[in-house]
Amino acid sequence: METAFKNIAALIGDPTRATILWTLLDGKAFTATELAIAADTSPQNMSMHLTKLVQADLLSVESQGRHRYYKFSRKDVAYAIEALANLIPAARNTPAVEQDSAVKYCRTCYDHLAGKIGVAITDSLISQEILSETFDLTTKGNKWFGKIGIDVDVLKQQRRTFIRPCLDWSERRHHLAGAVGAALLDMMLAEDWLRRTRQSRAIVVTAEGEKMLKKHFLLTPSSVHV
Amino acid sequence: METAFKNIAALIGDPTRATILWTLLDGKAFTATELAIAADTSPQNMSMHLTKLVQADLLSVESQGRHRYYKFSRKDVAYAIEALANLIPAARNTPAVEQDSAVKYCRTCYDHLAGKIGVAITDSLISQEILSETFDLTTKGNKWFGKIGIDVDVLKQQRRTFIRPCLDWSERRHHLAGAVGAALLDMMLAEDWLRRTRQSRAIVVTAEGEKMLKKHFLLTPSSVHV
DNA sequence: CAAATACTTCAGTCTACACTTAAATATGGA
DNA sequence: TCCATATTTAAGTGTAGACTGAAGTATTTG
Repeated sequence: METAFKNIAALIGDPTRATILWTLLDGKAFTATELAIAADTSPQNMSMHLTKLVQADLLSVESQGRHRYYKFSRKDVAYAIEALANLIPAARNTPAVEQDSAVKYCRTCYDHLAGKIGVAITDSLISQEILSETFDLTTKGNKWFGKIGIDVDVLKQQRRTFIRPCLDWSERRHHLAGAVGAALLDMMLAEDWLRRTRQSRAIVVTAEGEKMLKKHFLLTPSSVHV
Repeated sequence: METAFKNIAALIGDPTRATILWTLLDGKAFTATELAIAADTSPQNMSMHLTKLVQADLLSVESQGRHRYYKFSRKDVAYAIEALANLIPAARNTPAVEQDSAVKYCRTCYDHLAGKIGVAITDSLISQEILSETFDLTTKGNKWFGKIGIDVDVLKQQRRTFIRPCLDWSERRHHLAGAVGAALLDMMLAEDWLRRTRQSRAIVVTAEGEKMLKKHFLLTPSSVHV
């Protein structure tokens, strides 16, 4: 079993493969070519790496015409990558000028909203007593989610974890994950409060989104630094 | 940030370093020489690897005389390694003769009891309604822990997570972790129900332990296969 | 149907970095 | 004080496996 562990570790340890996994944290499926561009390598090389990851059952492929879409084969993989990302050493001496990209402030973490905005929204949910300190949904919270169009009873039926806290690697604070976290992100994207950007995990807030974030979560633009 | 992730991944990806981390999952501190033996390499080489892991703040060292004790620098590291271990492909076709070592049945996972016995104990706690299905301690459970000599109120004061479920890589089932899980293991070792083995993560059940496991968790030797 | 795109396969090459040999430093014990 | 043990440091070597170039297989498009 120790050998199996070494194999998994070696698989994740290669820089190119690490980049693949990092990119896929987005939660979307990517084609081989997209991943080759993201990892700045040749298609042949990417193909070789993807084959290895699929063989180890870390990724799964789905063919659609001449494209092959790669994604995590199971949630556990995303969780493990998240756990690794949490080991990134905390920013040492914050530079005078904030150099971090938008990703730090607003990005997705597998299938839910992370980054500064994810943490801010989660804080707001707790202070509004929609969530308890222990990440349980309150009676008040049940009603609140219904009002914004998310049927929590349906989410409870799902096999996946209903609510779980996810520790963010940049903010080092918990934010909302699980079925509820994913549903919240889906809603925000569907309602066009947020929009995905093309090649990155960054998310942008629309004008409408800014209004709605203020209304529902009492967030001002400055409080999320977008 | 992506670069930082690659660095972490590369650090964990080397077979020798993976073995170090795997060994340390035990929760104990090891000397450089012990780790060199465990990883089947030279002391010089081990020294080089340990230096890298300490520099990346994955491990911390404590000097005691001419020995240097290495352990995880923070809990997050152990959690990440656990998450990785969960990616080990599930046993495909179980061989006719069970080849797995005792480790599979009874071992520690960072600082709490995992393996078949860890899962069995957790199941028992839930069926006895000491824990709820959602891993919350019940009123009944509060009393129960007091009776076996564990003061849960003291544990609640600790900064670490009070109770958390940990997914076991061999059993693929949740078992008890967090402060309560660690306290339970400590108690069992202190009362000599269980004993650590010399060079491995395996744990053996003493004669006394067998009696007590039966008494408190309704576990028969066959139900834990020890 | 030919041409373009998406992706894979199979050789051969090349280099990062784990490992070795050798020697130095520090602590403990007789 | 001298020797054994624990560990680190330094310099040189060897190789696993990532990458490249060339060619092959699907699929779509015009």
